[in-house]
Amino acid sequence: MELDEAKQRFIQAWGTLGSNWGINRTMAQVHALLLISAESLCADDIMEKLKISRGNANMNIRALIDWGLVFKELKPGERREYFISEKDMWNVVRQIIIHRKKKELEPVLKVLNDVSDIEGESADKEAFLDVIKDIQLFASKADKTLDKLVNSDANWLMKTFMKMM
Amino acid sequence: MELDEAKQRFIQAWGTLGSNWGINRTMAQVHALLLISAESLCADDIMEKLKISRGNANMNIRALIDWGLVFKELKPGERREYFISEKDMWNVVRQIIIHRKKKELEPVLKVLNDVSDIEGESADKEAFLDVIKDIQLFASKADKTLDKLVNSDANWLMKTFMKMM
DNA sequence: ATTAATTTTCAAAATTTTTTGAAAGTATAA
DNA sequence: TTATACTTTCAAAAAATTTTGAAAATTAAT
Repeated sequence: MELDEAKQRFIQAWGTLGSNWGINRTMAQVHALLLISAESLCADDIMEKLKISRGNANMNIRALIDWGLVFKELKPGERREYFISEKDMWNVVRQIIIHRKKKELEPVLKVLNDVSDIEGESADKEAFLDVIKDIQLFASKADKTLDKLVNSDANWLMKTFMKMM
Repeated sequence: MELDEAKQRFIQAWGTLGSNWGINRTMAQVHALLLISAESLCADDIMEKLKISRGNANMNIRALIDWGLVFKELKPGERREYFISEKDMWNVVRQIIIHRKKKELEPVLKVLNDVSDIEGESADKEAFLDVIKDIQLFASKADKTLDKLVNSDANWLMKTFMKMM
C-alpha cells in the first residue's frame, strides 16, 4: 500500500471508530490527521486535507482542544494558528476516559443514587432496589477503577494489562 | 420519591447512557424496563409503558434478543410472546462487551494491521508507522484484556477490580 | 484609525438516524 | 379452509445530528 493511501485509510477508520463511540466523526478524523502529521497544521490545511468547511474545521479543532487532545502552536512571525496533537497514546486514552467518565458515568451514578431513595414498603420496591444496587455495584467499581487509571502512569497501566492477561 | 417515578427516572437514564454509547435510546429503554419488571412483558405492554409504536418495539426487542440481553418466554396456553431480560448484571456487561468488541475493536485492529504494510522507504513512512505501532500496542492489549474478561467469571472480574483499586 | 488576515458564530441546509404505522407475513384455532 | 391473533417488514415521516458558508467578531499590522 502507498503511504498516502494508508494515511487515508487510517483517518477513515479512526472516524468510524469515533462515531461508534459517540465522538463526532469529523472530530475523530481531525484528530487522526494531526496524529499522523509530522508538521503542525493550520485550519486551511485541515479543511483541504479532509475536504470540510471552515466552520466545521473550527468547531472540531476547538472540541479537540477542549478534550486536551490538540494544542495550539503559535509560530513566531506567523499570524495564523497551527495545531499539533497529543502524541503520547497513553495521554490520549487518559483524556478520553476523563471526558467520557464525566459526561456519562457520573450522571448515571447520580441517578442510581437518587432512585435508591423510595417511599413506602413493598415487594416491588425491594425487587427494584435489588436491581439498582446491583448496577450500582458495577458502576461504582468502574468509576473507581477509571479514577485510578487516569491518576496512574503509563507504566502502571501496562503492568495492569499484563497482570490481567 | 415514588416507586413509579424512580422507575421512570431509571428508564430515562439508561436510555441516555445507551445513546451516548452508540446503543439506540429505545433499545436501552426497553432493556431498562425489562430489567426492573418482575413479570415478563409482551410487545403491547412495552409499547404502552414506553409509548412507542409496534414496529419500534418489535425491532428493539429483536435487537436485544440478538445481543443476548433479552429472552422469549412462551406461556403455556398463551399465543403471544413474552419477554424477560438477563438479570445477572455481569452477564449483561459481558454480552455488551462481546458485541461492541466485535463491531468496533476488531475492524480497527484489521485496519491497523493493513496500513502497517507500506511500500517504499522514507522518514515520513517511519513516523507514520511509529504512530500506528503505538496505537496497535494499546488496541491489542485492550482486545486481549477484553477477551480474558468475557471468558472469565463474575468473581474473577470483581477480584480484578479489587486488585486495581 | 483603517485595512487586512484570520477566527468564530450560527441559521439554514444536508445528512443520518430513529420512529411510525399500515400492509404483508405467520401461526394457531375453529 | 377460513378466520383470528399476533409478529415482522419497510417505505415514508419525523427527529436528531452534522455540515456549510457567509456574516460578524477579533486580532494584528500599516
